[in-house]
Amino acid sequence: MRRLPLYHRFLKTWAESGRLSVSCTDIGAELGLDPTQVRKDLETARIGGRPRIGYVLPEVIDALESFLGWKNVSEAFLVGAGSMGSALIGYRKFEQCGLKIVAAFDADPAKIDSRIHGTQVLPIDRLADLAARMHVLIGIITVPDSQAQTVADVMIAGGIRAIWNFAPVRLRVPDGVIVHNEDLYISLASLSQKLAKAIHLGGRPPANARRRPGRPERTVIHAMP
Amino acid sequence: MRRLPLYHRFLKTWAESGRLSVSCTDIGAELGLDPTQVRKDLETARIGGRPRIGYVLPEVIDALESFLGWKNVSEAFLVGAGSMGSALIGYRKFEQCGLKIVAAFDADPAKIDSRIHGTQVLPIDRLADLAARMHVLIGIITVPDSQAQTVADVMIAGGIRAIWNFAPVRLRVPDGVIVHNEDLYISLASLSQKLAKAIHLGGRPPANARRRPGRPERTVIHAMP
DNA sequence: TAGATTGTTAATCGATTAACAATC
DNA sequence: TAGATTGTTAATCGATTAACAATC
Repeated sequence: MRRLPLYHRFLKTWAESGRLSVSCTDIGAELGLDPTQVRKDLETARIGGRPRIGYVLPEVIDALESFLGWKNVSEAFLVGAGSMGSALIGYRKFEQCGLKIVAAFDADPAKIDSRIHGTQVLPIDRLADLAARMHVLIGIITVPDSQAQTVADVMIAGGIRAIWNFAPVRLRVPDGVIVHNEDLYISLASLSQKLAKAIHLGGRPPANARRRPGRPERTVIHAMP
Repeated sequence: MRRLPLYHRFLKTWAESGRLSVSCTDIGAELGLDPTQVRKDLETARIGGRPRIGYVLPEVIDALESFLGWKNVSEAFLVGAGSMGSALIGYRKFEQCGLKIVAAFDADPAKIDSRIHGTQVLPIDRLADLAARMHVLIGIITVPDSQAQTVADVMIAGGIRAIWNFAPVRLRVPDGVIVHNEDLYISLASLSQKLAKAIHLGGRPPANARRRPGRPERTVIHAMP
Protein backbone atom coordinates (compact mmCIF):
# COMPACT_ATOMS: atom_id res chain seq x y z
CA MET A 1 0.00 0.00 0.00
CA ARG A 2 1.79 3.14 1.19
CA ARG A 3 5.17 1.46 1.46
CA LEU A 4 5.16 0.10 -2.07
CA PRO A 5 6.55 3.27 -3.70
CA LEU A 6 9.42 3.08 -1.23
CA TYR A 7 10.15 -0.48 -2.23
CA HIS A 8 10.02 0.50 -5.86
CA ARG A 9 12.54 3.26 -5.39
CA PHE A 10 14.93 1.05 -3.48
CA LEU A 11 14.61 -1.81 -5.96
CA LYS A 12 15.47 0.51 -8.82
CA THR A 13 18.76 1.48 -7.21
CA TRP A 14 19.33 -2.16 -6.19
CA ALA A 15 18.85 -3.19 -9.81
CA GLU A 16 21.18 -0.45 -11.01
CA SER A 17 23.88 -1.85 -8.80
CA GLY A 18 23.75 -4.96 -10.95
CA ARG A 19 21.81 -7.44 -8.82
CA LEU A 20 19.28 -9.78 -10.29
CA SER A 21 17.24 -10.69 -7.26
CA VAL A 22 16.34 -9.33 -3.86
CA SER A 23 15.05 -10.81 -0.61
CA CYS A 24 12.64 -9.32 1.88
CA THR A 25 15.52 -9.30 4.31
CA ASP A 26 17.46 -6.99 1.98
CA ILE A 27 14.54 -4.62 1.61
CA GLY A 28 13.75 -4.69 5.30
CA ALA A 29 17.34 -4.00 6.28
CA GLU A 30 17.54 -1.02 3.94
CA LEU A 31 14.24 0.51 4.93
CA GLY A 32 14.27 -0.44 8.59
CA LEU A 33 11.23 -2.65 8.27
CA ASP A 34 10.35 -6.15 9.34
CA PRO A 35 11.02 -8.65 6.51
CA THR A 36 7.70 -10.32 7.19
CA GLN A 37 5.95 -7.04 6.69
CA VAL A 38 7.72 -6.52 3.39
CA ARG A 39 6.61 -9.96 2.28
CA LYS A 40 3.03 -9.21 3.30
CA ASP A 41 3.12 -5.93 1.42
CA LEU A 42 4.40 -7.55 -1.76
CA GLU A 43 1.74 -10.20 -1.33
CA THR A 44 -1.04 -7.57 -1.36
CA ALA A 45 0.41 -6.39 -4.67
CA ARG A 46 0.14 -10.03 -5.76
CA ILE A 47 3.86 -10.36 -6.13
CA GLY A 48 5.40 -13.71 -5.31
CA GLY A 49 8.97 -14.84 -4.93
CA ARG A 50 10.87 -18.10 -4.76
CA PRO A 51 12.18 -19.69 -1.61
CA ARG A 52 15.92 -19.46 -1.26
CA ILE A 53 16.20 -17.09 -4.23
CA GLY A 54 13.95 -14.20 -3.34
CA TYR A 55 12.23 -11.95 -5.84
CA VAL A 56 13.49 -11.56 -9.40
CA LEU A 57 14.26 -7.87 -9.78
CA PRO A 58 12.86 -6.98 -13.18
CA GLU A 59 9.73 -8.96 -12.37
CA VAL A 60 9.05 -7.35 -9.02
CA ILE A 61 9.79 -3.84 -10.29
CA ASP A 62 7.49 -4.34 -13.22
CA ALA A 63 4.76 -5.80 -11.05
CA LEU A 64 5.03 -2.90 -8.62
CA GLU A 65 4.71 -0.37 -11.41
CA SER A 66 1.66 -2.13 -12.72
CA PHE A 67 0.06 -2.36 -9.31
CA LEU A 68 0.77 1.30 -8.55
CA GLY A 69 -0.76 2.29 -11.86
CA TRP A 70 2.42 3.90 -13.13
CA LYS A 71 2.25 2.22 -16.49
CA ASN A 72 -0.40 4.51 -17.87
CA VAL A 73 -0.14 8.22 -17.18
CA SER A 74 -3.16 10.21 -15.98
CA GLU A 75 -3.54 13.82 -16.96
CA ALA A 76 -4.07 16.43 -14.29
CA PHE A 77 -5.01 20.09 -14.06
CA LEU A 78 -3.37 22.31 -11.50
CA VAL A 79 -5.05 25.43 -10.18
CA GLY A 80 -3.04 28.16 -8.51
CA ALA A 81 0.12 29.10 -10.36
CA GLY A 82 1.83 30.50 -7.30
CA SER A 83 5.10 29.31 -5.88
CA MET A 84 3.81 25.96 -4.67
CA GLY A 85 1.98 25.37 -7.93
CA SER A 86 5.09 26.21 -9.92
CA ALA A 87 7.16 23.88 -7.78
CA LEU A 88 4.79 20.99 -8.45
CA ILE A 89 4.73 21.69 -12.18
CA GLY A 90 8.51 21.48 -12.03
CA TYR A 91 8.43 18.02 -10.44
CA ARG A 92 8.84 16.31 -13.77
CA LYS A 93 9.31 12.92 -12.16
CA PHE A 94 5.61 12.84 -11.39
CA GLU A 95 5.23 11.55 -14.91
CA GLN A 96 7.12 8.41 -13.99
CA CYS A 97 4.56 7.93 -11.25
CA GLY A 98 1.63 8.17 -13.59
CA LEU A 99 0.81 11.87 -13.29
CA LYS A 100 1.19 14.48 -15.97
CA ILE A 101 0.18 18.05 -15.28
CA VAL A 102 -1.11 19.13 -18.66
CA ALA A 103 -2.30 22.61 -17.81
CA ALA A 104 -2.26 25.17 -15.04
CA PHE A 105 -5.02 27.62 -14.20
CA ASP A 106 -5.03 30.89 -12.34
CA ALA A 107 -7.31 33.79 -11.60
CA ASP A 108 -4.58 36.40 -12.04
CA PRO A 109 -4.82 37.93 -15.55
CA ALA A 110 -1.11 38.73 -15.44
CA LYS A 111 -0.27 35.03 -15.37
CA ILE A 112 -2.65 33.91 -18.08
CA ASP A 113 -1.00 32.54 -21.21
CA SER A 114 2.42 32.57 -19.57
CA ARG A 115 4.26 29.28 -19.30
CA ILE A 116 5.67 27.66 -16.20
CA HIS A 117 8.27 25.02 -16.86
CA GLY A 118 6.70 24.77 -20.29
CA THR A 119 3.17 24.29 -19.02
CA GLN A 120 0.61 26.82 -20.15
CA VAL A 121 -1.38 28.90 -17.67
CA LEU A 122 -5.04 29.32 -18.56
CA PRO A 123 -7.88 31.35 -17.04
CA ILE A 124 -9.77 29.45 -14.38
CA ASP A 125 -13.12 29.85 -16.06
CA ARG A 126 -12.01 27.53 -18.83
CA LEU A 127 -11.26 24.70 -16.41
CA ALA A 128 -14.62 22.97 -16.14
CA ASP A 129 -15.20 22.87 -19.87
CA LEU A 130 -11.68 21.71 -20.69
CA ALA A 131 -11.66 19.06 -17.98
CA ALA A 132 -14.89 17.61 -19.27
CA ARG A 133 -13.74 17.60 -22.88
CA MET A 134 -10.32 16.17 -22.15
CA HIS A 135 -11.63 13.71 -19.56
CA VAL A 136 -9.16 14.95 -17.00
CA LEU A 137 -9.86 13.19 -13.71
CA ILE A 138 -7.26 14.64 -11.37
CA GLY A 139 -7.09 18.19 -10.03
CA ILE A 140 -4.38 19.77 -7.93
CA ILE A 141 -5.25 22.73 -5.72
CA THR A 142 -2.49 25.16 -4.77
CA VAL A 143 -4.53 28.31 -4.25
CA PRO A 144 -4.89 30.33 -1.03
CA ASP A 145 -7.17 28.80 1.62
CA SER A 146 -10.04 31.13 0.90
CA GLN A 147 -10.38 30.03 -2.71
CA ALA A 148 -9.86 26.30 -2.30
CA GLN A 149 -13.50 25.32 -1.93
CA THR A 150 -14.56 27.39 -4.94
CA VAL A 151 -11.86 25.80 -7.05
CA ALA A 152 -12.87 22.35 -5.88
CA ASP A 153 -16.47 23.04 -6.89
CA VAL A 154 -15.36 24.07 -10.37
CA MET A 155 -13.21 20.97 -10.69
CA ILE A 156 -16.09 18.75 -9.70
CA ALA A 157 -18.36 20.51 -12.14
CA GLY A 158 -15.82 19.62 -14.82
CA GLY A 159 -15.98 15.96 -13.87
CA ILE A 160 -12.76 15.75 -11.89
CA ARG A 161 -12.84 12.75 -9.59
CA ALA A 162 -9.71 13.09 -7.45
CA ILE A 163 -8.35 16.23 -5.84
CA TRP A 164 -4.86 16.65 -4.45
CA ASN A 165 -5.38 19.52 -2.07
CA PHE A 166 -2.44 21.59 -0.83
CA ALA A 167 -4.62 24.21 0.85
CA PRO A 168 -5.06 23.71 4.59
CA VAL A 169 -8.82 23.47 4.29
CA ARG A 170 -11.30 20.61 4.59
CA LEU A 171 -13.01 20.46 1.24
CA ARG A 172 -16.63 19.49 1.01
CA VAL A 173 -17.18 17.21 -1.92
CA PRO A 174 -19.87 14.80 -3.06
CA ASP A 175 -19.56 11.06 -2.58
CA GLY A 176 -17.36 9.47 -5.17
CA VAL A 177 -14.87 12.31 -5.30
CA ILE A 178 -11.57 11.55 -3.63
CA VAL A 179 -9.76 14.23 -1.70
CA HIS A 180 -6.17 13.79 -0.68
CA ASN A 181 -4.96 16.49 1.65
CA GLU A 182 -1.34 17.50 1.67
CA ASP A 183 -1.48 19.50 4.84
CA LEU A 184 1.96 20.88 5.59
CA TYR A 185 0.82 22.45 8.84
CA ILE A 186 -0.18 19.10 10.24
CA SER A 187 3.06 17.64 9.06
CA LEU A 188 4.98 20.45 10.69
CA ALA A 189 3.10 20.00 13.92
CA SER A 190 4.09 16.37 14.06
CA LEU A 191 7.73 17.24 13.40
CA SER A 192 7.97 19.92 16.05
CA GLN A 193 6.19 17.77 18.56
CA LYS A 194 8.63 14.94 18.03
CA LEU A 195 11.49 17.38 18.40
CA ALA A 196 10.02 18.83 21.58
CA LYS A 197 9.64 15.37 23.04
CA ALA A 198 13.18 14.38 22.08
CA ILE A 199 14.68 17.49 23.62
CA HIS A 200 12.54 17.20 26.70
CA LEU A 201 13.54 13.60 27.26
CA GLY A 202 17.00 13.14 25.92
CA GLY A 203 18.57 16.55 26.07
CA ARG A 204 21.63 16.45 23.86
CA PRO A 205 22.19 13.69 21.33
CA PRO A 206 24.81 11.06 22.16
CA ALA A 207 28.17 12.73 21.67
CA ASN A 208 29.50 9.83 19.64
CA ALA A 209 26.45 9.55 17.44
CA ARG A 210 27.43 8.31 14.01
CA ARG A 211 25.62 7.62 10.82
CA ARG A 212 24.96 3.93 10.51
CA PRO A 213 24.94 2.84 6.91
CA GLY A 214 23.23 -0.44 7.76
CA ARG A 215 20.39 0.99 9.76
CA PRO A 216 18.54 4.03 8.45
CA GLU A 217 16.06 5.95 10.53
CA ARG A 218 12.80 4.15 10.97
CA THR A 219 10.85 5.18 7.92
CA VAL A 220 8.24 7.68 9.02
CA ILE A 221 6.07 9.76 6.83
CA HIS A 222 2.85 10.70 8.61
CA ALA A 223 -0.59 9.41 9.16
CA MET A 224 -4.32 9.93 9.37
CA PRO A 225 -6.84 7.34 8.35
CA MET B 1 -1.60 13.66 18.07
CA ARG B 2 -1.93 14.12 14.32
CA ARG B 3 -5.55 15.26 14.46
CA LEU B 4 -4.97 17.99 17.00
CA PRO B 5 -3.91 20.65 14.47
CA LEU B 6 -7.15 19.93 12.65
CA TYR B 7 -9.16 20.48 15.81
CA HIS B 8 -7.28 23.69 16.44
CA ARG B 9 -8.08 25.04 13.02
CA PHE B 10 -11.74 24.21 13.31
CA LEU B 11 -12.02 25.61 16.83
CA LYS B 12 -10.54 28.89 15.68
CA THR B 13 -13.25 29.34 13.06
CA TRP B 14 -15.85 28.08 15.55
CA ALA B 15 -14.71 30.74 18.02
CA GLU B 16 -14.76 33.41 15.34
CA SER B 17 -18.39 32.61 14.71
CA GLY B 18 -19.05 33.80 18.23
CA ARG B 19 -19.51 30.56 20.18
CA LEU B 20 -18.15 30.12 23.63
CA SER B 21 -18.05 26.37 23.93
CA VAL B 22 -17.87 23.29 21.77
CA SER B 23 -18.75 19.62 22.19
CA CYS B 24 -16.97 16.58 20.82
CA THR B 25 -20.11 15.96 18.81
CA ASP B 26 -19.67 19.32 17.08
CA ILE B 27 -16.05 18.62 16.25
CA GLY B 28 -16.76 15.08 15.15
CA ALA B 29 -19.61 16.18 12.90
CA GLU B 30 -17.48 18.81 11.21
CA LEU B 31 -14.45 16.62 10.70
CA GLY B 32 -16.23 13.35 10.04
CA LEU B 33 -14.80 11.69 13.14
CA ASP B 34 -16.25 9.72 15.99
CA PRO B 35 -17.01 11.98 18.99
CA THR B 36 -15.44 9.45 21.32
CA GLN B 37 -12.25 9.62 19.35
CA VAL B 38 -12.22 13.39 19.58
CA ARG B 39 -12.64 13.13 23.33
CA LYS B 40 -9.81 10.63 23.56
CA ASP B 41 -7.57 12.89 21.49
CA LEU B 42 -8.27 15.91 23.66
CA GLU B 43 -7.63 13.75 26.69
CA THR B 44 -4.13 12.89 25.46
CA ALA B 45 -3.50 16.63 25.24
CA ARG B 46 -4.70 16.73 28.86
CA ILE B 47 -7.70 18.83 27.95
CA GLY B 48 -10.87 18.27 29.93
CA GLY B 49 -14.39 19.51 29.47
CA ARG B 50 -17.57 19.70 31.48
CA PRO B 51 -20.52 17.37 31.11
CA ARG B 52 -23.51 18.99 29.45
CA ILE B 53 -21.50 22.09 28.53
CA GLY B 54 -18.58 20.75 26.53
CA TYR B 55 -15.22 22.44 26.23
CA VAL B 56 -14.75 26.15 26.84
CA LEU B 57 -13.40 27.55 23.60
CA PRO B 58 -10.64 29.93 24.67
CA GLU B 59 -9.42 27.31 27.13
CA VAL B 60 -9.28 24.43 24.70
CA ILE B 61 -7.67 26.52 21.95
CA ASP B 62 -5.06 27.78 24.36
CA ALA B 63 -4.38 24.31 25.70
CA LEU B 64 -4.02 22.93 22.18
CA GLU B 65 -1.52 25.60 21.25
CA SER B 66 0.50 24.88 24.33
CA PHE B 67 0.43 21.15 23.74
CA LEU B 68 1.41 21.55 20.09
CA GLY B 69 4.30 23.79 21.10
CA TRP B 70 3.01 26.73 19.08
CA LYS B 71 3.51 29.19 21.90
CA ASN B 72 7.26 29.49 21.42
CA VAL B 73 8.63 29.72 17.90
CA SER B 74 11.58 27.58 16.78
CA GLU B 75 14.01 28.91 14.23
CA ALA B 76 14.78 26.86 11.16
CA PHE B 77 17.24 26.88 8.30
CA LEU B 78 16.11 25.92 4.82
CA VAL B 79 18.52 24.54 2.23
CA GLY B 80 17.68 24.62 -1.44
CA ALA B 81 16.27 27.92 -2.63
CA GLY B 82 14.53 26.42 -5.62
CA SER B 83 10.83 26.63 -6.31
CA MET B 84 9.79 24.33 -3.47
CA GLY B 85 12.11 26.09 -1.06
CA SER B 86 10.75 29.47 -2.09
CA ALA B 87 7.21 28.24 -1.67
CA LEU B 88 7.90 27.11 1.88
CA ILE B 89 9.61 30.38 2.76
CA GLY B 90 6.46 32.07 1.56
CA TYR B 91 4.24 30.04 3.90
CA ARG B 92 4.25 32.74 6.52
CA LYS B 93 1.64 30.98 8.61
CA PHE B 94 4.27 28.50 9.67
CA GLU B 95 5.19 31.06 12.29
CA GLN B 96 1.83 30.62 13.93
CA CYS B 97 2.65 26.94 14.16
CA GLY B 98 5.93 27.52 15.91
CA LEU B 99 8.28 27.56 12.93
CA LYS B 100 10.21 30.52 11.62
CA ILE B 101 12.53 30.09 8.66
CA VAL B 102 15.29 32.53 9.53
CA ALA B 103 17.66 31.88 6.65
CA ALA B 104 17.90 30.01 3.38
CA PHE B 105 21.01 28.39 1.94
CA ASP B 106 21.95 27.42 -1.56
CA ALA B 107 24.94 26.20 -3.52
CA ASP B 108 24.19 28.40 -6.52
CA PRO B 109 26.39 31.57 -6.39
CA ALA B 110 23.79 33.43 -8.39
CA LYS B 111 21.27 33.10 -5.59
CA ILE B 112 23.59 34.04 -2.73
CA ASP B 113 22.69 37.26 -0.94
CA SER B 114 19.44 37.56 -2.80
CA ARG B 115 16.25 37.61 -0.76
CA ILE B 116 13.23 35.36 -1.09
CA HIS B 117 10.09 36.73 0.51
CA GLY B 118 12.44 38.82 2.62
CA THR B 119 14.56 35.92 3.77
CA GLN B 120 18.24 36.09 2.95
CA VAL B 121 19.97 33.37 0.92
CA LEU B 122 23.40 32.41 2.20
CA PRO B 123 26.11 30.09 0.88
CA ILE B 124 25.74 26.54 2.10
CA ASP B 125 29.21 26.41 3.61
CA ARG B 126 28.16 28.86 6.27
CA LEU B 127 25.31 26.67 7.48
CA ALA B 128 27.06 24.44 10.02
CA ASP B 129 28.77 27.31 11.76
CA LEU B 130 25.69 29.52 11.84
CA ALA B 131 23.41 26.74 13.03
CA ALA B 132 25.74 25.96 15.90
CA ARG B 133 26.11 29.62 16.90
CA MET B 134 22.41 30.40 16.64
CA HIS B 135 21.32 27.10 18.19
CA VAL B 136 19.05 26.37 15.27
CA LEU B 137 17.58 22.90 15.73
CA ILE B 138 15.38 22.48 12.66
CA GLY B 139 16.53 22.06 9.07
CA ILE B 140 14.41 21.91 5.94
CA ILE B 141 15.78 20.15 2.87
CA THR B 142 14.43 21.17 -0.53
CA VAL B 143 17.43 20.31 -2.70
CA PRO B 144 17.57 17.77 -5.54
CA ASP B 145 17.69 14.11 -4.48
CA SER B 146 21.38 13.73 -5.16
CA GLN B 147 22.39 16.43 -2.69
CA ALA B 148 19.99 15.64 0.11
CA GLN B 149 22.28 13.34 2.09
CA THR B 150 25.20 15.76 1.87
CA VAL B 151 23.03 18.60 3.10
CA ALA B 152 21.71 16.46 5.94
CA ASP B 153 25.27 15.69 7.01
CA VAL B 154 26.14 19.37 7.10
CA MET B 155 23.01 20.14 9.10
CA ILE B 156 23.85 17.46 11.63
CA ALA B 157 27.39 18.74 11.86
CA GLY B 158 25.91 22.10 12.80
CA GLY B 159 23.87 20.54 15.58
CA ILE B 160 20.51 20.41 13.86
CA ARG B 161 18.27 17.85 15.54
CA ALA B 162 15.20 17.65 13.33
CA ILE B 163 15.08 17.53 9.55
CA TRP B 164 12.04 18.15 7.41
CA ASN B 165 13.00 16.40 4.22
CA PHE B 166 11.25 17.17 0.94
CA ALA B 167 13.68 15.16 -1.18
CA PRO B 168 12.45 11.66 -2.05
CA VAL B 169 15.44 10.03 -0.41
CA ARG B 170 15.88 8.02 2.79
CA LEU B 171 18.37 10.00 4.82
CA ARG B 172 20.86 8.22 7.02
CA VAL B 173 21.22 10.02 10.30
CA PRO B 174 22.56 9.23 13.74
CA ASP B 175 20.31 8.27 16.61
CA GLY B 176 18.69 11.26 18.20
CA VAL B 177 18.16 13.13 14.96
CA ILE B 178 14.56 13.21 13.80
CA VAL B 179 13.76 12.94 10.12
CA HIS B 180 10.33 13.78 8.85
CA ASN B 181 9.87 12.88 5.21
CA GLU B 182 7.48 14.84 3.06
CA ASP B 183 7.44 12.45 0.18
CA LEU B 184 5.14 13.76 -2.52
CA TYR B 185 5.67 10.72 -4.71
CA ILE B 186 4.31 8.43 -2.05
CA SER B 187 1.44 10.75 -1.49
CA LEU B 188 0.73 10.84 -5.19
CA ALA B 189 0.86 7.07 -5.42
CA SER B 190 -1.76 6.77 -2.74
CA LEU B 191 -4.00 9.28 -4.50
CA SER B 192 -3.80 7.65 -7.89
CA GLN B 193 -4.34 4.22 -6.43
CA LYS B 194 -7.48 5.37 -4.66
CA LEU B 195 -8.68 6.90 -7.90
CA ALA B 196 -7.93 3.76 -9.85
CA LYS B 197 -9.85 1.67 -7.35
CA ALA B 198 -12.80 4.05 -7.37
CA ILE B 199 -13.02 4.05 -11.15
CA HIS B 200 -12.56 0.32 -11.35
CA LEU B 201 -15.32 -0.32 -8.84
CA GLY B 202 -17.82 2.45 -9.19
CA GLY B 203 -17.45 3.72 -12.69
CA ARG B 204 -19.16 7.05 -12.84
CA PRO B 205 -20.09 8.99 -9.71
CA PRO B 206 -23.73 9.10 -8.71
CA ALA B 207 -25.42 11.49 -11.11
CA ASN B 208 -27.19 13.31 -8.31
CA ALA B 209 -24.12 13.66 -6.14
CA ARG B 210 -24.29 16.82 -4.11
CA ARG B 211 -22.09 18.54 -1.63
CA ARG B 212 -23.27 17.78 1.85
CA PRO B 213 -22.52 20.61 4.24
CA GLY B 214 -23.08 18.38 7.24
CA ARG B 215 -20.80 15.57 6.22
CA PRO B 216 -17.37 16.40 4.82
CA GLU B 217 -15.17 13.79 3.25
CA ARG B 218 -13.60 11.46 5.77
CA THR B 219 -10.47 13.27 6.79
CA VAL B 220 -7.56 11.51 5.20
CA ILE B 221 -4.03 12.70 5.06
CA HIS B 222 -1.61 9.81 4.65
CA ALA B 223 0.31 7.36 6.74
CA MET B 224 3.42 5.44 7.58
CA PRO B 225 4.48 4.61 11.11
C1' DT C 1 21.39 -32.56 1.66
C1' DA C 2 21.35 -28.24 4.25
C1' DG C 3 20.11 -23.75 4.61
C1' DA C 4 18.05 -19.59 3.22
C1' DT C 5 13.89 -17.71 2.02
C1' DT C 6 9.06 -17.69 0.87
C1' DG C 7 4.17 -18.55 2.20
C1' DT C 8 0.83 -18.84 5.77
C1' DT C 9 -1.27 -19.16 10.04
C1' DA C 10 -1.46 -17.54 14.82
C1' DA C 11 -0.29 -14.00 18.47
C1' DT C 12 0.40 -9.41 19.68
C1' DC C 13 -0.22 -4.75 19.74
C1' DG C 14 -2.30 -0.25 19.18
C1' DA C 15 -5.93 2.43 17.62
C1' DT C 16 -10.70 2.88 16.97
C1' DT C 17 -15.27 2.16 18.37
C1' DA C 18 -18.92 0.89 21.54
C1' DA C 19 -21.14 0.88 26.09
C1' DC C 20 -22.33 2.97 30.15
C1' DA C 21 -21.78 5.32 34.43
C1' DA C 22 -20.76 10.06 36.30
C1' DT C 23 -21.89 14.87 36.20
C1' DC C 24 -23.44 19.33 35.43
C1' DT D 1 -35.47 16.73 37.44
C1' DA D 2 -34.17 15.36 32.75
C1' DG D 3 -31.06 15.26 29.25
C1' DA D 4 -26.86 16.20 27.01
C1' DT D 5 -22.19 15.51 27.40
C1' DT D 6 -17.96 14.08 29.56
C1' DG D 7 -14.97 10.39 31.50
C1' DT D 8 -13.72 5.64 31.53
C1' DT D 9 -13.75 0.93 30.86
C1' DA D 10 -14.49 -2.92 27.66
C1' DA D 11 -14.95 -4.77 22.80
C1' DT D 12 -13.65 -4.59 18.19
C1' DC D 13 -10.86 -4.08 14.42
C1' DG D 14 -6.78 -3.81 11.56
C1' DA D 15 -2.03 -3.78 11.19
C1' DT D 16 2.22 -5.51 12.77
C1' DT D 17 4.99 -9.09 14.45
C1' DA D 18 6.11 -13.84 15.58
C1' DA D 19 6.25 -18.79 14.56
C1' DC D 20 6.78 -22.44 11.62
C1' DA D 21 5.96 -25.36 7.74
C1' DA D 22 6.83 -25.54 2.61
C1' DT D 23 10.15 -25.10 -1.02
C1' DC D 24 13.86 -24.41 -3.96
